[in-house]
Amino acid sequence: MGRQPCCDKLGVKKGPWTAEEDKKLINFILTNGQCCWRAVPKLAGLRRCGKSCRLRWTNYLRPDLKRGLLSEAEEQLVMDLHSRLGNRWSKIAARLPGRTDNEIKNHWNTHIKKKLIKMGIDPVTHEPLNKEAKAAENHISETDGVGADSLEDNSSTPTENCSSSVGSNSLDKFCNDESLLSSLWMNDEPPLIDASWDINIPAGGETYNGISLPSWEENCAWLLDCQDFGINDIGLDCLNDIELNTMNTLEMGDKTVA
DNA sequence: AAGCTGTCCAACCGCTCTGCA
DNA sequence: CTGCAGAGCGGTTGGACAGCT
Repeated sequence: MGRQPCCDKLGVKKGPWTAEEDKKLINFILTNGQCCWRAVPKLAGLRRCGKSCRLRWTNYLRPDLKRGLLSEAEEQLVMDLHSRLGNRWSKIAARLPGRTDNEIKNHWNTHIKKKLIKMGIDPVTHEPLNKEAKAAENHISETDGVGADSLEDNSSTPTENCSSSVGSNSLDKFCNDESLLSSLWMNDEPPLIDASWDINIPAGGETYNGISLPSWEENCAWLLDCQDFGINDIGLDCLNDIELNTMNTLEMGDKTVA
């Protein structure tokens, strides 16, 4: 089809981001907000394609990101959501505060998948593996017409697999938590997780469906890294002394814990 | 110490979706 | 309705690192 490349390949840098590039991107977005990504590299003085900038921001630089391994509760949530949504990582991520689709996808492929296989559960169908082997023969003639699109409809996803056929595994307890699930599926919209970027998270942290949300200070821990290249340089004058002191305190606290 | 192997994760690629003229 | 541009998504890759022999 002769599709145009997303960006001019000439002069566009690829590979790992440098601190300097991060600084430019953070500075630009904090100053101007997220606008048209295609224009960002030019305006921010970056030799990157807009796509790359968006990815870097959403997966790594966003201040509302939680870093580190997924907790047990988050893992369980991912398993359940995956059983319902399949590989719709962005939809899954939307229900996990501070997590990105990329992060969840990576975690799924490296940890959860293996865990499920070890538990004797097919990570794709969430069916028990031995049962799956039997069912496979029967399904071969039926799978036509059961495309991935049908997953969009929750009623036809392997949702039921979670609460019925995988009854004895560790998902069961989670899947039977009706209050949790009902709150997850009350409406089709993700539960205000994206809105956390609007800095409405109360100080001191909170819990969301049993998963602890990072406090704004925690979310801002990443900003401490910015001190490496001078916090004022990247347009963070908006952070007052109190907030900076809080972050310093938290940092010290983290060090003592670690 | 050196080489090999496996794991992890940031980043890229290409396709699809969405909004607009 | 159609075509285009931009944004978003999911699959995949490749380099860094850790653990083992």
